[in-house]
Amino acid sequence: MTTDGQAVTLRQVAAQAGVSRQTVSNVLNAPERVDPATRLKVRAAIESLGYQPSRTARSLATRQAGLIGYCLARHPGRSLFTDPFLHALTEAIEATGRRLLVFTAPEGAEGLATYADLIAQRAVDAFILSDTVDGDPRHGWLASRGVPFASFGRTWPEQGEQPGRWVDVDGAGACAELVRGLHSAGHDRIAFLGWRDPVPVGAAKDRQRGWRDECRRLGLPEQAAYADSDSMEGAAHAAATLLDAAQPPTAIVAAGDLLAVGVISEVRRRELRPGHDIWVTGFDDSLLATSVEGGLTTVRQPAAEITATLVRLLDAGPGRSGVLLDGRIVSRSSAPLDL
Amino acid sequence: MTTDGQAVTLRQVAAQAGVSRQTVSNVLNAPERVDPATRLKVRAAIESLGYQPSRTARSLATRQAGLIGYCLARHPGRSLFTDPFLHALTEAIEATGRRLLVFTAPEGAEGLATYADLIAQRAVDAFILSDTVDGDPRHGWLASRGVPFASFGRTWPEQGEQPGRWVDVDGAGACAELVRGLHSAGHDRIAFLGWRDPVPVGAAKDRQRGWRDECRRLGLPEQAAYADSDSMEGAAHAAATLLDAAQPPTAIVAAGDLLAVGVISEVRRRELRPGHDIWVTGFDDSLLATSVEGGLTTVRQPAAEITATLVRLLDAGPGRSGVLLDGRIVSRSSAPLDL
DNA sequence: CTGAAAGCGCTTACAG
DNA sequence: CTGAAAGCGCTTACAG
Repeated sequence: MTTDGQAVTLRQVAAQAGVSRQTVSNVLNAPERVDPATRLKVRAAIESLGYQPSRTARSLATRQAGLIGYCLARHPGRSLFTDPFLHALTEAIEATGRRLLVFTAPEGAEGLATYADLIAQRAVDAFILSDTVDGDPRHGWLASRGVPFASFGRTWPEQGEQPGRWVDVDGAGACAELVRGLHSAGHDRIAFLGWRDPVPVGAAKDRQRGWRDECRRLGLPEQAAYADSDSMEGAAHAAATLLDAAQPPTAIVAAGDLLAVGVISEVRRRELRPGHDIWVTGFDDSLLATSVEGGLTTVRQPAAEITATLVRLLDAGPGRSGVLLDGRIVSRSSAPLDL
Repeated sequence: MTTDGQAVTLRQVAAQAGVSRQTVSNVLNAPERVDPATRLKVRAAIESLGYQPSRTARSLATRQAGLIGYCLARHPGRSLFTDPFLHALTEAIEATGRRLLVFTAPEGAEGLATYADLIAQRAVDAFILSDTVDGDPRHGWLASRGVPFASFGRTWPEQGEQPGRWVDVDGAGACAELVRGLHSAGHDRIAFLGWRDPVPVGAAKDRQRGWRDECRRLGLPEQAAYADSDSMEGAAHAAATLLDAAQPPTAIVAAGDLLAVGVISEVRRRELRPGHDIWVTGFDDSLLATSVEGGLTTVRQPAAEITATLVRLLDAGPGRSGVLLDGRIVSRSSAPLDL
């Protein structure tokens, strides 16, 4: 734009370069078709005028909004991964020349109306879904309408396959690896600390399943406790019941970082040393993980890889597929694992 | 859209209603101009076809993108307020019929190029700025180009006024109120715990200023300590130096919730009881505040009010103005204040 | 290789 | 109150 706020248009570039408007359009969209000499001439004009095509005009002509829709979760702060995920997603989408439109919507089937509006207004070309829940209605709804989307997270369908394409982190695998690592380090009472089911959160169950299966495989006891809320306090109470047992665990695998920090506080209150007397692990590698003394051993979700995959799936066309990515265990002093 | 993915257009609505296209446009944009009878007829057609105007076509005609740009902070997770803020902002903007486009940009003056692109492409009508830093270059740059924007946060200009319109939370006022409340409750050694300056963060200094001024006014000593990092561990170490003093404080005002939680952990480690032996306060009312046992007394930033103001300022036209909003003290057991 | 034509789906004055 | 006209700023076949 010029300093007076007037936007530069194709027409002005064409005039300055002494060519027609579609020649300018061609150097932008199909440069190989235009003579190198005029190409240079046009590029010079574009440069000198600081021209950039209008997104709206281009969108109208191409019938592509150039925008991907992403619904912000209803409970901000529910997951500490939300923020890094959104950041990585924005960058991944920008890398393909599109941009991210965020919106809010009611939970459940009611929220579908917002998706419908966005589609009807042709405000977005596709959606990225996250914060998926068991039996999430969005996937089937979008798929049946032929709207492109990619999902971070599974819908854990009771039966049949999940509609559309998804990518997720293998929580079960990561927790199993944690158990193996703890066992190799000499632990044989490895407890799990999760959330008490308010809502069915598939990821939480998945993590627990990984822990449980590996304990069974190794012939270890299955001690578990559940926090009443997603809080340090809830986790501390749950950890207390574990530690008060006749045969208390020597390691606790928590389903999330916040829970793990709560466990650590309870461990410390008992004058026990995390990473020595009791080993503690979390999940997410959130800002809390580097916040506790010595750091928290946790599972990092590969944000860049997740979002790059998501963007790739967006353009994969209709169909069903799933990608399971490995979480990476980050060892810190709360559970000094040898990796 | 119809089930086959074909979008409904104005033309189809006009045909079905038996009127011209601009009559349809009129019932949408200037209903008072059209006869009630035909208005009904058109509305019925719109309803039955599930018509919604194309955002792009409308944008091209009105020269309004209908989109507001918002740059995601470079360091996700830096502030626990990011997530609630973004959520509230999205809702506030949607309430005015527009939507939010999020983007990423390099820090500092280099990031201006991204803003310039968005403007040149006419991808957004205006910007919301947050995560402002001392001497933030964006405000002056946008103002000088006549690009509408509103800022959450001040740029703390050394001299002169801040360009454009801003809203901020009165951190100094909230901390002064905290000091008054603690003093009324009988405390006369009220320490401050902040961050050791890595980058100049105006808000942090503002909070400290409020604490300091009020301590002076009340004739209280000014004890302060600083965490080396924004972590519980850093805060715990800083708190230790405070508590090891010959005249240790009986209350600690921390500049953020994460710091406060670190203070609490240090307090507990010393077998002291938060809210009894030592009172502790935080700032942000983040998810951590309800996460520690008994809860953390903290200052809530009024997200809905902030974002509603931001949206209002966006449409206030060029000029300079500032709105300072009060933070609300939320009293919990870490510092059971009488409010 | 280049340009005249048509069109994307709306809105905005402006006649009737 | 209603409709014919022009235009928003691009792109996409399609002649030349």
